[in-house]
Amino acid sequence: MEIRILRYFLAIAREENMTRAAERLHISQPSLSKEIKKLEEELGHELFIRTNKNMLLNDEGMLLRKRAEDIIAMVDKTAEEFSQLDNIIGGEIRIG
Amino acid sequence: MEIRILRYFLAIAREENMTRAAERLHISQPSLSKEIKKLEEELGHELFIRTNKNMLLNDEGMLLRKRAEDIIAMVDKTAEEFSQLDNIIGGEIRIG
DNA sequence: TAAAAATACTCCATAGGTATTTTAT
DNA sequence: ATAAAATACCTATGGAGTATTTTTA
Repeated sequence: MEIRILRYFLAIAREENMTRAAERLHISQPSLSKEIKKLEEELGHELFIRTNKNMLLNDEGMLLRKRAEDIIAMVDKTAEEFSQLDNIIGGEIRIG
Repeated sequence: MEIRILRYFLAIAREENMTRAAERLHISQPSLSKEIKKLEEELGHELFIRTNKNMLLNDEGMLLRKRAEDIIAMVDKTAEEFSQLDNIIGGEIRIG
């Protein structure tokens, strides 16, 4: 379970459509399809109900969405904390 | 910031020694060295104080250790939740 | 029958390895 | 002097692409 793949998963969950999610992520639809399949195999559960129109989260998918949102939020918050450190050195504001 | 790399980082933080951490992780010392350097570059901060005897977390490293422990705990807990799902189907125990 | 996802390949970026050098006490 | 990290260079796994087939409402 890698952060990159959880972002892929959340993109599909939001778009409810793999093709549109792939566009948003700037990767191809088949690459996204394969990564999601690998995630489902890793977890031992399908995560979506596939139709010819869209992909909807099933119960397991809804559980993962909750967890993935929390995990991604922590990762992004951590990255933001570190980028904020750049602006302050020992309590002083460094300009130029 | 990927889960795999956060596990590498925590291994060094625990061992306080990159060579031993690499052994624990079953990867080579140079590979680990490179991955950690990439992480430090990505975050824009060094994370360790290097000596010829060991690697100790600096202030930024201590911050990341806290965050990484929380993130990894959530990831592992999520994986565990999914593996528990295997054992119960609709409240019934499935055997054979 | 028409969208969307899944397969079947191909390619390349990068994770990881081995050998060696540099560093710091 | 020595134990550890960093660097240089090489290899190979798997992430990602294009073309195509399969699926399902």
